[in-house]
Amino acid sequence: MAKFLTNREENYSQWYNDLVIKADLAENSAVRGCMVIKPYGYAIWEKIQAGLDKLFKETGHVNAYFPLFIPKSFFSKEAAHVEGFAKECAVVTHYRLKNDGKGGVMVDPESKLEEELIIRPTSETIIWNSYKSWIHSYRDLPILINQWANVVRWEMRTRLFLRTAEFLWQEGHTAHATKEEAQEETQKMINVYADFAENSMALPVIKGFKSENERFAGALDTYAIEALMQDGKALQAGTSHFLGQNFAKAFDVQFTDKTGKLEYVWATSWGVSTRLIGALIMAHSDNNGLVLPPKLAPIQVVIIPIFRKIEQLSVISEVAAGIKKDLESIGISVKYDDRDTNTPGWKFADYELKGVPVRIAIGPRDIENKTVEIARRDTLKKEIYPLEKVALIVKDLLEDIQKEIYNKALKFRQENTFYVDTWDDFVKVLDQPGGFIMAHWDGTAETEEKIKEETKATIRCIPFDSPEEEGKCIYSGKPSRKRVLFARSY
RNA sequence: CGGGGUGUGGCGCAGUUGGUAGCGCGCUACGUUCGGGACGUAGAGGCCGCUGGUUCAAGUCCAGUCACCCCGACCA
Repeated sequence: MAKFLTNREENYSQWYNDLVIKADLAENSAVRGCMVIKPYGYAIWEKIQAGLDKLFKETGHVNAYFPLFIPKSFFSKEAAHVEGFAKECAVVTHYRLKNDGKGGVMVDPESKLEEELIIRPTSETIIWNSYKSWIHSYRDLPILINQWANVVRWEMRTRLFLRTAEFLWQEGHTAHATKEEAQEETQKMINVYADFAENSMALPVIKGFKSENERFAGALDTYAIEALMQDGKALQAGTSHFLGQNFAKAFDVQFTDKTGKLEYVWATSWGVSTRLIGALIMAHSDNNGLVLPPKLAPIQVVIIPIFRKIEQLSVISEVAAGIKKDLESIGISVKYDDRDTNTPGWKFADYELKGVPVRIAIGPRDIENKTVEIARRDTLKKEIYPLEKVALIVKDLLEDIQKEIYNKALKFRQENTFYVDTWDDFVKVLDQPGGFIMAHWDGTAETEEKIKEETKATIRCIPFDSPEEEGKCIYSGKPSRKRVLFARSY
């Protein structure tokens, strides 16, 4: 575990402040748990957005936008859904302030809303309220909509990136004519998330079903991708829900099928959030700072000139400009940092902190020899290459870094996944190395609950690819057919 | 909401039995530097979280209050 993720060393705090700061309105407890994402951190989010959005479009989805406020009455239509979110909602009750006569302002009691508005914790209700008027015939289906938005969940305890009171996310909400089609969509989207996590974020994930206890409020089935962080805890990185006809029934969304029969619509929803930035940080960082997979790095290559005199700089700049142009022409993002306000050593450290995958240093020596020094962030190794080969080398290097970061994370997960058959081992492994535990479970919610009470470990998912295997429940000793994934989680 | 901890320049912290605030980093200026977070000199920057009390005197003692952090309940 990178030390700067677990304590407040100088570097940690500088790096952290560079990426994100907490809202510093110390007087106002209402912004507790919210975050300010500074430009570099937000650039990472933009890369995530772009990558996902492309995949959504490729799978036939379109973007739309629905209101931030949800009338209270909408929210109470689906019983399990209310139950799940009731305890964490921010509510708007008034719409105006007035002078309090003491130089301050107060809420104008005259402005009380007839019906309170809930700030969306998720948008199923307001979206299905719209779908009601959009869907009448099988010809109106399917509806495959995604929304990029912010949501608010008034959590009791927050943790930057992993659980903030307000967070940015995307939520897909689809409507289908048949159960099979909706189930297929649910599966399709968890696959999209897994692809993105593994191929773009270099984050190996385990796909699986959520147990009943962990299911989304209002869903018949929840699929999730689970990733292992460097501190041995699990992180739920994305979910896809099969909602059945629950929301269609709650909002009375019926359509006439091909045979003229009236049917309720089948639904799915799925989402990932700014938590993915947290996942990236917690999964790949080392003691020198962030390590970003090239596909998500806002800056993929930084060029740093080493010079004493202005004349030297101008020669270097010419070479750097050529490299930059070459790299950009093959789609690589490059920053040339020719500031004379910081030393090269300072810049090296700074870009390492920011996780920039490849660094090119050019000094007078290189100019003389027609070479450059190329360093990679993941291993911190550096080598001298001839100038004319730079574009080729860098292109390969970025691909290799992407692969190696993934391999490293995968190796870490493999080394920290334990197949356990006794309760003693289960408890020991949880405490000692932590990590993922594959163990048998009798399938009951009571057992899951008891395991959670005694160890704080929960069933992260029932992996899709967990093989059939005779066994006995780790806790109750009752028969079991499959191992499930246990871990302590965020 | 329960348990623990912390509030002192931008950041990280020290501050003894109460005597009127300091260190490192950062910041500004100038000079020398520049192939792994350079160095020197000179500066700027503080309602010691807030309120009240004790005292000749409070960063320090007392009471209250607010905020933040960690652990639990809740959760993407």
